[in-house]
Amino acid sequence: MKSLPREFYYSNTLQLAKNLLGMKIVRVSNDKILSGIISETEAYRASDDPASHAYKKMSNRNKPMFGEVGFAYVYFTYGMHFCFNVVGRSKNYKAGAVLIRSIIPVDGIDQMIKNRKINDLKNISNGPAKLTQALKISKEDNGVDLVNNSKLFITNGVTPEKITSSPRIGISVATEKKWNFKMIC
DNA sequence: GAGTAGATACTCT
DNA sequence: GAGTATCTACTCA
Repeated sequence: MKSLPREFYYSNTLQLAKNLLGMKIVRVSNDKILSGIISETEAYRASDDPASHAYKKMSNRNKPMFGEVGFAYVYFTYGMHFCFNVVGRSKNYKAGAVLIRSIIPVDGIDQMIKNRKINDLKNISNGPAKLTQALKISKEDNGVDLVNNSKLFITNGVTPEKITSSPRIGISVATEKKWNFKMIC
């Protein structure tokens, strides 16, 4: 199992959001492997995207979005939830990241059920905050490199049969941009 | 199955 | 001090 090369993330953020569909997130926790296929993503860009954290200027929080591609951007929201993003953009952009909204559990499902403290397999990782819980991703993982990393990385998974796009969820601006991508397999 | 309220703590103004 | 890229549990049907 090999993590995707850095070049993979040097891509238009919208294209990257689609390319990430079907890829596999691998998390190693306590010598146990947790993994899942990415089934839903959202693209967030820089000054051309009012819904993005990087729309205004760099701050301590959104710093990873401006940094090297292939790094993780984990942020905290609603007082109790983390969301997991992958930094990626073409070279002429200042910032950009892809929010992972949903994964399909593959390995370590037992462990994920323990992490989530629920028994319903369908609800184990079908939301941004759910998958971070299931994979034990927290602010500790903010700014880590996903390319040179044996504990948290992304690798090849399946090829999506079909990709659909729709407006992003839970935002109040730039809703005309259909930058939410779902995989149908 | 669909819709609503409440919890919660971090970040920026 | 206000807003937040959400989830769960509860209600009603």
